[in-house]
Amino acid sequence: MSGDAAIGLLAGLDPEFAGSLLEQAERRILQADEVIFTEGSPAQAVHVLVSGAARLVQTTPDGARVIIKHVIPGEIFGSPALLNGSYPVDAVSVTDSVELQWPSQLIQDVVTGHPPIALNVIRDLEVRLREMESRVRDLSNEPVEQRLARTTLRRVDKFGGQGPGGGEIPFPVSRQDLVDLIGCTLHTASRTLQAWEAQRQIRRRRRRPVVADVDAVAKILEAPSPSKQK
Amino acid sequence: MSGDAAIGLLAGLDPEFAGSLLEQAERRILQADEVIFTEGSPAQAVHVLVSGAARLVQTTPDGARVIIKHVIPGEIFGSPALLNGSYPVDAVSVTDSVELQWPSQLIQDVVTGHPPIALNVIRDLEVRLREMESRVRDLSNEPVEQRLARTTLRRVDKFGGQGPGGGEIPFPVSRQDLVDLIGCTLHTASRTLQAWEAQRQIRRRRRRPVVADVDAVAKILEAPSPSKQK
DNA sequence: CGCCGAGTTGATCAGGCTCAACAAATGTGG
DNA sequence: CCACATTTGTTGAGCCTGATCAACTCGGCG
Repeated sequence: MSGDAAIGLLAGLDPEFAGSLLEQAERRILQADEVIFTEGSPAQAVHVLVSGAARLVQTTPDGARVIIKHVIPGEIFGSPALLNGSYPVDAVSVTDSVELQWPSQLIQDVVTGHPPIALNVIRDLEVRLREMESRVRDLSNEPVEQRLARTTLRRVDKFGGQGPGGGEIPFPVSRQDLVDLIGCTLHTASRTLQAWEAQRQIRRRRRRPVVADVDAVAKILEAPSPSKQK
Repeated sequence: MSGDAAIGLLAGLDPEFAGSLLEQAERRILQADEVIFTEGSPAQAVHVLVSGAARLVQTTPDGARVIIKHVIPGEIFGSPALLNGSYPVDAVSVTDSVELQWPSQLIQDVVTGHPPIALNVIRDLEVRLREMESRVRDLSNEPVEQRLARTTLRRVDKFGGQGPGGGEIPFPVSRQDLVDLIGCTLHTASRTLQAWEAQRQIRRRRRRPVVADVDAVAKILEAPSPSKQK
């Protein structure tokens, strides 16, 4: 176990100042599946995850869910608090977690007074934008099987560590979660994953997906519908 | 014809200071379909569109295109220049246009020295993030017909004015453009739009889509696949 | 006037959704 | 600790939306 992850929001700051900000933050301990904030409510604070994991989820009028993002330690969420906006998603802890909160007013003053922090926010938003652009690309062009492979691999190498038996996603990801990430039905996802498990390409350990054969799964991404090759 | 659109990047600034920034910008006149910058090249400047329209496009390895965003007067693009990143998209003018550029170094200094500008950037990125989240939602849940209706209506009321015969998108949008926005084939899009034209719900004027019967098109969004109703 | 890009239209096919059960895992109370 | 309930996941059959394959039309331009 390493120490807490570096906090992106405070990257590159004078350590002393960063320390004082940390002291001003409200610390909150969360069990698994606790609601941190809900879509539509006024954004009261900027949040940073210290440990554990969380997901940002939207629910459509007709009941379908979309996971916008998984949050891991060090990452910001709830940035609309900087603009007196509303939270655009539900935030829910995935495992037992710890988060920090800075109330809107405070963090607005801090950001206004310290440009490097503003740039850290901008950096985070740019990265998230790239990520969403990538998802739009994939949803537009790739079949379910490839989207599944991509999403799984992405999570392994962004969040996961290389264990003995392959790469493991360090928090629980249910079939339904995958469905909410790639936009398909539970049935299709289940069938596909089941096939991969049968071929020992993936496994599960305590609700956590484990990619046993990274290369095999990666190869799925290179076998597109034969036509599109232009 | 009204004057130039308000520039989001400079919103809320002391007019005098805004003026001096405008003077420091490089002005560039563009014909239709000129390349402003290309995906992958180092971001050398933050851009603002003054008049006309532009599109931000990505091309996937297998040749498919995705339109990430249409840019209209007043909007920023190329913000990765703030972080010494690379442009993540191609930017191309859609019509004859005028844009302003601030070189990376200059704009970085300005942003660092003037927090309100940083907040304007953050605001813009948040809005774009919401937009992309919305597209992921739609791609995940809606059939082509609804995505088509939604995209068209969105463009009419974000970019368009109410003309005599309905809402018109103020720049050319080809079938292929629509395809690149919603992720389907030219064939499917063509068929659907053709049907709407036959019913006089939409029209075209000089390559620009015109929604003749906004209500009729809006109604398409409310008729989901009967099941999903939860 | 023939070419070329953009768009239309028809016929066919299949990926993935719907409908329908069932099975396994997890939780709950007695 | 077991019986039962509930949630989560698996599997089969059939259908439909939208992709693919294939031609053809139209408008603009050299």
